[in-house]
Amino acid sequence: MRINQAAEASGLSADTIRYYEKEGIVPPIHRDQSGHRSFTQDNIDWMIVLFWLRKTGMSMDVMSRYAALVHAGDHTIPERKTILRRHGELLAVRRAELDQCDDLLAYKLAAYDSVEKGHKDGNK
Amino acid sequence: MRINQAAEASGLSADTIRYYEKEGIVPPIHRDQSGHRSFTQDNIDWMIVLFWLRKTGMSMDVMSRYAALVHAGDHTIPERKTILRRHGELLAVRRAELDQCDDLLAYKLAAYDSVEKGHKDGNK
DNA sequence: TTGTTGACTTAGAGTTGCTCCAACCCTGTA
DNA sequence: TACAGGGTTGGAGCAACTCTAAGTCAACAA
Repeated sequence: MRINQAAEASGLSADTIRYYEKEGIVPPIHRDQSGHRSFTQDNIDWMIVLFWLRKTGMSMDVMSRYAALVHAGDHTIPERKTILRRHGELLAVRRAELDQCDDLLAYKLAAYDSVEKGHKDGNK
Repeated sequence: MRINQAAEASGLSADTIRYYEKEGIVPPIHRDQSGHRSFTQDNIDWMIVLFWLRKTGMSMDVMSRYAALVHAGDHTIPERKTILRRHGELLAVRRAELDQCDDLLAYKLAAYDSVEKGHKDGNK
């Protein structure tokens, strides 16, 4: 599979895939006879994981660490689990932030409605 | 109120406040006789709004537009409402992403558990 | 065979949204 | 009077992309 299809399949952009490979977060991808990257299903599966971790706010640093652990073998599974569980906690924090912002939006929209209805005390 | 207290009160950092003022997202803040910024409660309230919008992924561009509309007066309320409602839709998308990632984490953690219990087919 | 299209390659510059730093200025207390 | 503890500015640095330029290669049309 070539880079544009891999991008399509993983959610990452082709540029981002090249960048991640350079950074070592994606392993070195096999090249075909003309020098083009050729992705395996395993490569795609890994990039899908990276896509979701990154999209939900895991830093490159932590992803690098996680990638190194995956590369190092099964004995690193306990630390990998710690990383994933910690990321789960981050997701909970993010969800709480979204809820807070929802409340704020509701409040502002209601205030705008009341200004539109002619009350003079809607906030900015 | 001086900049560090304003930072504390709004959630933004002092650096970010100065940056937002330079960008025009925060209005020019009144200075005291020694040249230090002196924030009003209105300034703080506005920065709290910016804090939550930015934290949940509104771009600087959209925040600038929103700030300009607020500055322009009540007749811009319909467009302001559109911006806020659109941001609400973004929050829903973000929430769905968090859910997806939660599912992925659960799947990976279960796979790691099964590798640890000696099954050889846990995924990477 | 030659020409063109289109997908790929690399190195490197540009972008967003901060974050940090150096060098400096006030003000209040010891 | 010294100095600690705020604040000021301009500008450099940073994370994580994103885009551009210049070039390569395979395939297909004329």
